[in-house]
Amino acid sequence: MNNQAFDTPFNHAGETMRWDDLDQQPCSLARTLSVVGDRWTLIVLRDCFLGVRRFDHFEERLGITRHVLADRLKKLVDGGVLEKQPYQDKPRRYEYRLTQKGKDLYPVILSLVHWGDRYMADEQGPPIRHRHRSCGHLTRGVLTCSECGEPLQPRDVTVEESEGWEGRLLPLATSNSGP
Amino acid sequence: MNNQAFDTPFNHAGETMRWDDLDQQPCSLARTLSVVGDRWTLIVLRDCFLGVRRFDHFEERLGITRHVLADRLKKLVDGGVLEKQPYQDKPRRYEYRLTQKGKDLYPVILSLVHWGDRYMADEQGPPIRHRHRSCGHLTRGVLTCSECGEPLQPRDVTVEESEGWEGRLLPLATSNSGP
DNA sequence: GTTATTAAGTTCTTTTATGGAACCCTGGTT
DNA sequence: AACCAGGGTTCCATAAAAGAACTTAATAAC
Repeated sequence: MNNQAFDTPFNHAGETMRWDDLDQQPCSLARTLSVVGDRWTLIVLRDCFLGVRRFDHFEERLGITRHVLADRLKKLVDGGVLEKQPYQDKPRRYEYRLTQKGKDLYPVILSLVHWGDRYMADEQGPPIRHRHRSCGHLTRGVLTCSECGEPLQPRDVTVEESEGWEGRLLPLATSNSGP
Repeated sequence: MNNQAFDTPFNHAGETMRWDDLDQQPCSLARTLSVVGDRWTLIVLRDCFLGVRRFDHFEERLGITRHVLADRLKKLVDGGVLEKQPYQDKPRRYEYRLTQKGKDLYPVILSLVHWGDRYMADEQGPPIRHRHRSCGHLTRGVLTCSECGEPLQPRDVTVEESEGWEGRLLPLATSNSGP
């Protein structure tokens, strides 16, 4: 078969990809996942958006091992998503706060939550509801086009390779169509 | 300190959480992650949205081991996100296609991609651009309120516990505020 | 002035998941 | 008969996570 588009698009030489290489991939999704694509990381971020800031609060709420929590917080700080700020001296203690870069992950978190509300809720319904302060209604997030404001459906969006990547990122047969 | 809200909100008895329990958590985000929260799963889904459907195409594009790929595809099928459909007999072969449940993950994928476009791109800029067919413009997704249509900012959204969960899901001090 | 407590980690050992390679099965091609 | 294509499964070595105990620095309680 024609193997052109599947030759070496993302991996370097037919080798399997290492997680450390993820931020080198020519794909924004892979690069994002190199920062937040870990199982625990998004749950830690959920609590950040709920206002949790301290090591022991994360630990108690999440049921995460201290070992892994320390590691994930460090990676989020290294990735610029959280920042450590001292909240007392003697002894010096730090809390973790979302940076702007971190706050900009809000659409990701909210999209995940709303998908879960829709598909994973039990008889009791979703455990948490969101209210939009400015309009006063219970709300869910709708992903809309930045240009025309209409909701974005996968079928309405075509993908194009930027200069320098022509013919190397997208599968051949269905290059321009959604699922 | 007052430990009331941090007592046993998500974990059952102070134990750390197992990944198998994730879909039992009273949190839509955790439940969503029980289906798509794996490192590889979202990358597999990215390719699904680009039109990739077959085992060997996933393998070649992703640089994933066959072992793990088979496992992830099976979990996505079990989770109702993908479905296996025969595309030939003699020998019988199957391809993997997004279900509606899977297609509804589009906002998640697109949000992740746009965050990466913004924060993880190198000098070359984002490798892939999205064009909105109906309006013709290059687009990015904007998360807006389902009720009033305004963009949703974390600070504008308050969270409320549904009936039955009062006082058990949210941290105390900052129950109603964003980050 | 020992002993305990709080907050934030680190270190250790055991279990689980992943990476890497080889092998299996069905049917068609050379 | 040997080889290829497509879609897996089995096996073993290594990497990551769970689980528990130990560390540090300061404050509070007996």
